[in-house]
Amino acid sequence: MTANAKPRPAARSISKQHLRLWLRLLRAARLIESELRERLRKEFAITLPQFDVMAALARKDDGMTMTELSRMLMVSNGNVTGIIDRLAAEKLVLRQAPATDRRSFIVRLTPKGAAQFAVVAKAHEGWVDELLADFDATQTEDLIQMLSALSADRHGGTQS
Amino acid sequence: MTANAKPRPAARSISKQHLRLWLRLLRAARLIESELRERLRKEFAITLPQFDVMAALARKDDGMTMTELSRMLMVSNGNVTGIIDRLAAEKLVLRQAPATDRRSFIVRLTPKGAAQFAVVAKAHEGWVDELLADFDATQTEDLIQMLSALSADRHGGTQS
DNA sequence: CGGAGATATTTCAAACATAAAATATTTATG
DNA sequence: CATAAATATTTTATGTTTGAAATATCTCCG
Repeated sequence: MTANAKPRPAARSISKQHLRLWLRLLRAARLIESELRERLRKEFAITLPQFDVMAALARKDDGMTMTELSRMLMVSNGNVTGIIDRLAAEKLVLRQAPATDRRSFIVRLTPKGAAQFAVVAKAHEGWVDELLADFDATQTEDLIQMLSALSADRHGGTQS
Repeated sequence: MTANAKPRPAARSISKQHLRLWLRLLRAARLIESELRERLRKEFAITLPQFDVMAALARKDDGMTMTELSRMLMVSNGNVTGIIDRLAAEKLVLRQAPATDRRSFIVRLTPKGAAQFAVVAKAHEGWVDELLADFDATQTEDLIQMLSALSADRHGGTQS
């Protein structure tokens, strides 16, 4: 130990900074999420999880299995069951039994579901554009790049 | 309309870019949140919302009312009731009736709660530091700055 | 073929979350 | 003082959400 063995601010600081960043990130995400949730409910009488599922299905014409959905949306397996149940009750999605694997279902949007999603998605995109209006193209691209680094390298990780 | 009236890519692009940014942001937040949730549960048998409440209370020696808590954590009023109920059942927080206003409660950490939080918070900070290790001090500061812009200007907004 | 382990989904209990209604208390106004 | 409006919290109903256990099916190895 030297005379100036005072704990170096830099060493402590990065961890505190990371903590602040996490709190900002969480706050930003919650802010946007709750705003979107409220608008979806008021304007289209649909819940955010239901919208998320429909958005995932809209990108895949061949449909997705329950497990694929749960992984893409990062929600638990059991959770997807209930959301699909409710969407299916409204005839917005349907479950198809693939011939090859009787354990799984292929979930698809119905024509009604696809049509409804197209309308909602358009409004949704507008809302997001409005909520993120502070960011110009450059900033947006920068943020996307930085955040990608985060979501990327976790794939071989500690996920359960 | 001119001859080259092709829809300008730039105009469409910014809205799509914003959408991509939002999806990245949400994905990053969910990734970190679920990782922290799992570790809190496994290592300390505490839920993330309970930790969030304790973290808020730990910053305020004078305690907070239910409404202050619900606003700070951006969760509904009724939600806080249940979380506090469970924390109080474990003697981690207590409700005090202020003399001045019998409608409200002051919620505080108990000594037991404060002691337990100190331990958990230390681990929590380490986890966040680890999960955000990809970001150096400069990047972290940049991200904080950019995300602050977002959370800031929404205060007079459409919040319910 | 037969069974062990892996995979896909559902079911279950507990906790979280929201929005709206109900209750209790305070404050403002006449 | 009386009462209407505002504020703080809880209650209620509904809908996620998770993690674990249960069920069904598939795959692989002997």
